[in-house]
Amino acid sequence: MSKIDIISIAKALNLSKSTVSRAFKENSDINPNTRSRILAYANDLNYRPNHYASNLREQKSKTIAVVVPELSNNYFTQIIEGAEQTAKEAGYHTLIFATDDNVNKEREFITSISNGKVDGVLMSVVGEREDHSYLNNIDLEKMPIVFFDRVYDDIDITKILTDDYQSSFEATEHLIDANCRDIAYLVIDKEHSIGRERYLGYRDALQKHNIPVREDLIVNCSNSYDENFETIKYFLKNKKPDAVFASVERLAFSTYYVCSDLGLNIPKDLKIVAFSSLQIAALLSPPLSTVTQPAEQIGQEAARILLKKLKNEEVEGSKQIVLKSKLIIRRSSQL
Amino acid sequence: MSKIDIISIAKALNLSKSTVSRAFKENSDINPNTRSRILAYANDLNYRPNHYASNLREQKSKTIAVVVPELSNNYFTQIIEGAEQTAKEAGYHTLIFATDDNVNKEREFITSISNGKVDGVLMSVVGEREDHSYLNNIDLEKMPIVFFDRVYDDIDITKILTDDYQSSFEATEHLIDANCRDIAYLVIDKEHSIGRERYLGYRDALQKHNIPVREDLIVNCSNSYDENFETIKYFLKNKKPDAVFASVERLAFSTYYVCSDLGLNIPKDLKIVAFSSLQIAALLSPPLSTVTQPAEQIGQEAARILLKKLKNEEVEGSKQIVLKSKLIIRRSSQL
DNA sequence: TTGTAGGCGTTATCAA
DNA sequence: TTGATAACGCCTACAA
Repeated sequence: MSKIDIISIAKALNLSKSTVSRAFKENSDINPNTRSRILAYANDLNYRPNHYASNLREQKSKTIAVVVPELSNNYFTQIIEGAEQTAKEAGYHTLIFATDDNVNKEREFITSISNGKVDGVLMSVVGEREDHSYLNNIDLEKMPIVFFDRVYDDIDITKILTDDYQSSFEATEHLIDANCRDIAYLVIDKEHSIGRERYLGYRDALQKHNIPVREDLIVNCSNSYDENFETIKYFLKNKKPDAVFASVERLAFSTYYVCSDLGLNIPKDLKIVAFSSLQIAALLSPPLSTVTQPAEQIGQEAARILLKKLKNEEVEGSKQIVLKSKLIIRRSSQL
Repeated sequence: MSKIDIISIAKALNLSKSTVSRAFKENSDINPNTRSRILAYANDLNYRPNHYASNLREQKSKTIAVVVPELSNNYFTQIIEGAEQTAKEAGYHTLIFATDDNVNKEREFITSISNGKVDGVLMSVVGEREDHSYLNNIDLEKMPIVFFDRVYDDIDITKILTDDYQSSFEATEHLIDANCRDIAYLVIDKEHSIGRERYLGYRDALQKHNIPVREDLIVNCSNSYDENFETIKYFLKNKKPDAVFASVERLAFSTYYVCSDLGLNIPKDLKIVAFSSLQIAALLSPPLSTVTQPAEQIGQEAARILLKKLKNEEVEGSKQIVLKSKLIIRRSSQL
């Protein structure tokens, strides 16, 4: 299969390469007959324009990147799905990158793609307490970024969020209504981003009902499954809370395992509500009450905004878009 | 921020652009001092070589594509995770594409990237009964493809598979051991690829134990959740099988929902085993017995093979690599 | 070790 | 409507 490009096509058809090139562009001055001749011939040869040549010439790649802390998480996957779908419809390809919760990988990736590899980026960041000053060196005009879910508050970039405060407040209030008073809050990082917002909702709900906010009921977890299991086990044995509000899905799963280990009955001995996008939460034993974020929609919305920026359209409204989560009450939190 | 490229750097440092270019290559004849001068300066400016220029020049993109039927499926996500990880380690980026079980999208995507967009492809295909002759027009020397899981048997391409026949055989035998005789087989397409292999294992296990293989216990499902729910409900009510072997995870979930709807007790009234990569299968009610494929490993292995091909290294062994699945028995299939 | 120069495959400008 | 030509930014003979 000899190399085939616009030049060889031009030769074969007795045209110039400019004409051939024009045949592949939507609105260009070209005789419809010439165009169809070219397209027919090119099609026979299965020719496609070379991406790299076009990208180099046009200074754009028709590709966006989606950066997430981890891939093995339904929530992020659904977001990617939404983003990929929206991007696809607009003719964009999607590059995926998992930072593995490591800010160095995040920086390295963003920097490495910052010279034209992608036209724009959707990102859920590693963590605000990390040094993320590298972002100041990125030319955001050239490669716009849109944050979603986990964001750097101090960076002035459009953010797609969910109403974490409000839904945490409601979830906590729901547990209070279920007669819980010693409600634990399981979190990875209560000082920043989502961990913080969700904490505030939890705290304010307690305060509204005159329940003291006890530091010893805030459980700081990690990203290690084994560690969390031990942490939570130790905690449940010692503090004997009557409810657990998990700010992140996987902490709820760990809690389920610990309860099974300790012989605790959910919801009799311990009620649970968790942020979770698990589609089969209803099939768990017992069915898990969840605050479910509109994951796919987050992905779509983030992609939509990014694509607008790429088209240099004004992005409507504020730099912060807040989508609503849903509190779905199932047996794990019922009386 | 004015444009910055090797030329501007060269000027600033009183060097030629070739020297600057060399500074970014691993093994090139360049004075270490010159190199570090250049790198330091470039780093200050946050310069990265332009991907598209290098790619065009070098005719490679350091990017692979992963093509899957759907993204909202733990199994594929884990595979992607494995592939992305392996690719990342080798300095490759990962492009994701979901075909939405539509062979036209599959063809369109593969064709569109076939001229240099990516160096190679990992793909789990839409379905063998679809017309996939487009692959004959792809230059597999230029852009190698590795299949995984769902493959086109008639295309001569390296395939990463799991021991579907064997594990289906075992799963079925396990149900027989649990005193089941009317074992249903839930499948999307029993004629092809994985659906077929799994069917054969199921069939042969029955035959080995002198249990007749009944066509009316083979349930053909679709990709629509609602349809499957009705199909399975109708089936369970009419045929009253004592066990279900689901060749695909989501069919097991549907079965769970149907049982709950019909008031059937699992495993008392109906035992279930399913192909599933759900990490929290143990938390379901009841815990689901699974045939679990080594998803992440599939992704890693597929990427590893592809990367070898890209380096023009000989790929060892056969064109078919078979990984082992694990039968994990939980309560859903116990006496 | 460094510099010169040509070309990777396109697209855009300008002229015909 | 079509053709000639000059970029896009980089890499690599080859020469110095």
